[in-house]
Amino acid sequence: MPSGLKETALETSALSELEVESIEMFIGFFKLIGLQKSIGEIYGLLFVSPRALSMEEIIDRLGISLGAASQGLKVLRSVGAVKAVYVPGERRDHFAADLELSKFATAFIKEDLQPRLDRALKRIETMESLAEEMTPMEREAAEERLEKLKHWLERGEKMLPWILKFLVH
Amino acid sequence: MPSGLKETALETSALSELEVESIEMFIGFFKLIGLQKSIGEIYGLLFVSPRALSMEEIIDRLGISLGAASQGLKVLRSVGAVKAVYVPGERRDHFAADLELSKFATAFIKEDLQPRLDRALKRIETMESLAEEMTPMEREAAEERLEKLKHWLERGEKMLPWILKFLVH
DNA sequence: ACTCTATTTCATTTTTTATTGAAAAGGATG
DNA sequence: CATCCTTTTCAATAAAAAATGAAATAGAGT
Repeated sequence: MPSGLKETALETSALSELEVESIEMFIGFFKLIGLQKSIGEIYGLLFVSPRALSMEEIIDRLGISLGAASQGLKVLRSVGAVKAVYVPGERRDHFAADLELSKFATAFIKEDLQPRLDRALKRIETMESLAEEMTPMEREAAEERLEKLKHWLERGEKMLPWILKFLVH
Repeated sequence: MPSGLKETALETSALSELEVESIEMFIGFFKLIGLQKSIGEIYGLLFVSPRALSMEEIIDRLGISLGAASQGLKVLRSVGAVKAVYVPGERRDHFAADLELSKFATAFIKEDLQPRLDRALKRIETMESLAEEMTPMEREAAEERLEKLKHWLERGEKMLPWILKFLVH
């Protein structure tokens, strides 16, 4: 069998040790920021791949479904972790890992953390006004707590831009 | 639904608006660091409670199961977010939220993030040695990537202690 | 030590989340 | 514009995670 260009058969070529290590590592990182296993697998594979891979190759090597591959790549592109690469003479899209790893963290901070802190701070205002209708004793206790929480959230908000800068260089 | 099938000591009193706000907020925060809804509920309730609550009260007010309450409180105590409080004349344990909110974040960083970064850095060493067996071209590509990742992880490792200090004050 | 009540544990059930794959849509090529 | 190959979508299914509650355990009070 010539190791030729068009190989449509589902010949699942085993993953190398290097690939397995990379995949396992990225599955872990991605889970941490709430992304599923299949997304970690795709990125892990692309990260150590010396060339861009087509979706079919990704499906074949990882043994994941068409849907998972398509959706996973969509997410990865949306956060800038993977880019589509033009390969001359190839009809299919090919995908390569973007090595600017800080992008995930940046996307996570901007899209998850920052908005969550904003919402929490709004919520605290609501809670402060709700606390006004309590008995003086309860009210004081509630206000002390809300104050502490607010202080802490504000501290977090101040920190995020700093972290972003640090990550980007 | 038949009413009054079961008569227990405490009636299910509805949650106040303040309590609902607090609970929703903490459910969100806790999910973020990988803790389940029931844990967020418990902490959210205790956070705005002017006095320590018994496990039965927590179960009753939140409508969660015995098991969830027991396990949730265990986790919350283990990360220092909740403490058992002695209430004179009461046989049951009573629980109060620890207001040092930085504790969660600290626990999360020390128990999840830090070890994860350490493991990843070890893994990269493994990967670097695996890369040595590749063809020169592939090897160079892999090494470039591993170098970048390593650099990024080291940057993260340097940052964590700083964040910890910032959180604690 | 015995009885009760409180708490923990854990096998089962429920709920939530991720994956699959067939069908639909998109798009290049002749 | 018809065909063929690729990619996306999404309802169904599978897998994973969380909650339940009965039984086991712990422990206080008598």
